Amino acid sequence: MPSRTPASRTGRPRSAAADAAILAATRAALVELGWSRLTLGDVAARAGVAKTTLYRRWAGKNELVVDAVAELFDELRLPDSGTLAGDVEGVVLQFAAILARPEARSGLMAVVAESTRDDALRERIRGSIVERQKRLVVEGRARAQRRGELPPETDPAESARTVDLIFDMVAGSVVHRSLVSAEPVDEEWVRGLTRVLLLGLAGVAGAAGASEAGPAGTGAAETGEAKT
Amino acid sequence: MPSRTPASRTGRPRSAAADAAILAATRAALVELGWSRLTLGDVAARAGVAKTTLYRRWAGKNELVVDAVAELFDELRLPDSGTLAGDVEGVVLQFAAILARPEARSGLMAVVAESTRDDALRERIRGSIVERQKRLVVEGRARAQRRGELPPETDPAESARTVDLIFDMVAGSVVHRSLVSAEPVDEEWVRGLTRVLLLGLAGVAGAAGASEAGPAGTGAAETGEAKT
Amino acid sequence: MPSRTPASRTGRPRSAAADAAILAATRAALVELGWSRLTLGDVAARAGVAKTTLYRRWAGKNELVVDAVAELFDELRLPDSGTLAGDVEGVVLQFAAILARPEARSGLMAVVAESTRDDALRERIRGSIVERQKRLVVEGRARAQRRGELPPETDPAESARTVDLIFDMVAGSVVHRSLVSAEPVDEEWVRGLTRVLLLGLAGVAGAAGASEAGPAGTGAAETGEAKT
Amino acid sequence: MPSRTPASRTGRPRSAAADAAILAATRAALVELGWSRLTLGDVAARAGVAKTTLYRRWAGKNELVVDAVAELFDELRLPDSGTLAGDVEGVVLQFAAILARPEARSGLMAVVAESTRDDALRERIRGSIVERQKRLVVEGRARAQRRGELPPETDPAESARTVDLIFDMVAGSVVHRSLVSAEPVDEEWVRGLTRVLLLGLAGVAGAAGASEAGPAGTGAAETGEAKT
DNA sequence: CGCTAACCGAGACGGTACGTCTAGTCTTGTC
DNA sequence: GACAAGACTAGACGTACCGTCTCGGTTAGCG
Repeated sequence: MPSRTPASRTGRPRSAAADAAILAATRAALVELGWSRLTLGDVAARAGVAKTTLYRRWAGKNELVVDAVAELFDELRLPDSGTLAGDVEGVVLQFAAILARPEARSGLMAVVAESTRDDALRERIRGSIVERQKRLVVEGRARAQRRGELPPETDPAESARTVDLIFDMVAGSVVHRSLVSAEPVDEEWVRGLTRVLLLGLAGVAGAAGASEAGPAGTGAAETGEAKT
Repeated sequence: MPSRTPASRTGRPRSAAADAAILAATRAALVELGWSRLTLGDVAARAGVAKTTLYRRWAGKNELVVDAVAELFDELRLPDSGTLAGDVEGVVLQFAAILARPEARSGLMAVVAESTRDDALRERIRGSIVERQKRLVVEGRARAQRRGELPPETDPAESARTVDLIFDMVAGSVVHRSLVSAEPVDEEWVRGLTRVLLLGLAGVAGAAGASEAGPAGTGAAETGEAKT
Repeated sequence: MPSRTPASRTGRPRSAAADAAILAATRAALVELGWSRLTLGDVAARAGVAKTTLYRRWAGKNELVVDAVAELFDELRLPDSGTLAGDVEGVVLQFAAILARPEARSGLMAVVAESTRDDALRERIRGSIVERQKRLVVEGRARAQRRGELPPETDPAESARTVDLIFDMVAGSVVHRSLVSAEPVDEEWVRGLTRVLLLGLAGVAGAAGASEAGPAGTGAAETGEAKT
Repeated sequence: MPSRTPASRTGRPRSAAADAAILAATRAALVELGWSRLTLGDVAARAGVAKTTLYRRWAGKNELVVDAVAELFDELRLPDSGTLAGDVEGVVLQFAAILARPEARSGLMAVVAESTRDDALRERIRGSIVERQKRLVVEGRARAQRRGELPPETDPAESARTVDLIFDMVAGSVVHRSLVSAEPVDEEWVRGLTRVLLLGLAGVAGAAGASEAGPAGTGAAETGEAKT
């Protein structure tokens, strides 16, 4: 996962244990100090590792924090509640729970902020965090389609656009509620978000279907009812 | 706007011109250097002002940047396109245009990140930026109600919750699209966002009305049709 | 005495006390640690001063040590023993006493070594130490001339060459005996050195005088006898 | 010549070529970088040798540099010019030529400086460099005695003292002239040095003879005249 | 109109962290 | 077991800013 990897054949190999210790130490430092007061010297000391070892593997604070935070989001699991709404609500609550942890709160926004001026960093974030978690949207939709809650895909490009839109809306809304508005992401709020989102998507699907094939109002109504 | 104001009566008054120069210099520095490389010493030099003058008025970098960025969002105006969807699309595009400016990109996420560990800073952000722009949602809804696109409010608490939800969804989605996904917030995407949002809200209003009081399906249908 | 002197008019003036504290701390560190283990961070800590203050005034370790050591040699005084040989022996013993102090031993040779690759440093050493102490040779000779132990100067260029030669011979011999041979510079050794030196110079003066102008053998003989 | 030699019987024998390569690489590094910027890692890389190989043979930078520099002084040869003065002048010029080479300039004073705080290092320097070259003084005196320029030795202790004094005076003067005063050690200066030195010694010998055996002024005069 | 309090610029101050470098040791696999 | 390669701990390096302070000097407004 570290960024600097000449990966030579000879010489002493890099300690695998050091990597884990460093990322754990980074998260611990994020909890205690937050991003801006976190220093690489401190992380090295916590991990019981020399600063040089750290710089040998990561280019700097940003890259290190991305990796440390990315691991947190790999805990996300798509629950199987039996309905699309339940699945969405479940995964949103998990997401909110991660965002409530200080190591994620402090680090995530900070690296996003830095990424506005560092293309390589933005790509690292996209690769390690964003694209990695879109699996949840894709899998959730596929499951709903198997259940018959959603119609099968027809246009692949449109399908990808929709995944992106849903991801931006869900992730963006939860992040904004949690970090900017600083209001609790509780079950009630999640239910409200999910309802608007699924009703809206059903309406769009219905309208699209209508403009293409037939009576859409019905489809939208049915979908709406299924979720309520 | 500065934070430190003993506001004495006697003595030489603070230079009013310095404030504007400092905020402008801050934005210029954000453009050139980004948040993390911006230093107060540099801002002071750009503004032709001593560092002490700066510290006399702001507690630190975060507070200064909040003020500098907040001014940007005061440019937002609710357009009067004749339909709710048009108004929403218009304001979202303006918002995206501001987020595309480097002084906003660099600064906004950074202070949000800092605010996760600094309650006073978060309140400052909410007061200077977030709550200040909720006016757009409130005014937009009122206008839509006058047009008959939306039913009048009944429950004030529910009304406030809805404003918050919409604001989190709109702001969050646009920020995520623009800064995290790093994809363009163009007219097509905005149209998609707006459609999901308004259809979803119409569905909720319809369902809520139906389950509570009476014939709301009409309103929902009308709104849905208005956007299509 | 520090090397970096922008010497501006405005702003907070430099602390005069800091200079003395830093030079004293440097000598203390030389005593305890020697030159190679002396660090500027340690000196700063000893002096109760920030590292930056130190770097603001001296370009580096070498310049600092030159200044710290140079002060030691300003203690040298030309004794007035009544004879040239006595004066020479007295000042050589003082010189040896300074070279016996660890702050001088450690520092002096080290900066000379560094100066072999740094012309500015060599000039600093010459200005602060070498040329500064040539006063002893000049004054000693003048005094001997007033006593009639030495003939008055005729050729100024030759006179300067002789001062340089004597200085190189005296300083070089004592340094070599003390630091390289690591043998004691005691009265017996100093007497031997002085005798060779003064007899040699008398011989040269005698030969030169004889071959150039006139009855100089007398002067040489007198000088030789005065010392025996 | 290396210092660490357990000299075991079994296992792969040490590469003999490595030693020479390392010492040559050390001198090359001294020329390019000087003592303070010379690093053992760099020496190892230049010699095409691993750092461990280097540490296996020398305790550290100081010991390595002493060995590398000592080899330079083994080039010194006592010329046979027919007179004592000529021999002295010849060897002093050779000595000065070595001191003019950057690998000697940089290294010699530095290890002397270090030796002021490291007895083992000082002994290493004395054994490898100082005592080793006293052969020149001893041999030169013997040759002069065979020629009749100098009287034979009577007191062995006094004889040793005189060798040491001459060595300190010659080596010290030349080093001081060359490295501290940074003036050229040219033929003119060497002639001046030699004249003072030999006249002085002759005077001392004469005086000593006088106090022991008879009229010394004569001896001094004769010796002085012989050299002029 | 002069006092005086607070302002202003400049820049030195004690600190902290940076990212790099070197010393010397340790761990591989090869010869 | 010596060797090349290179990762390891430890800690100094010189730089850049931090936020505070000390200057000398300016500028209102009150008395």
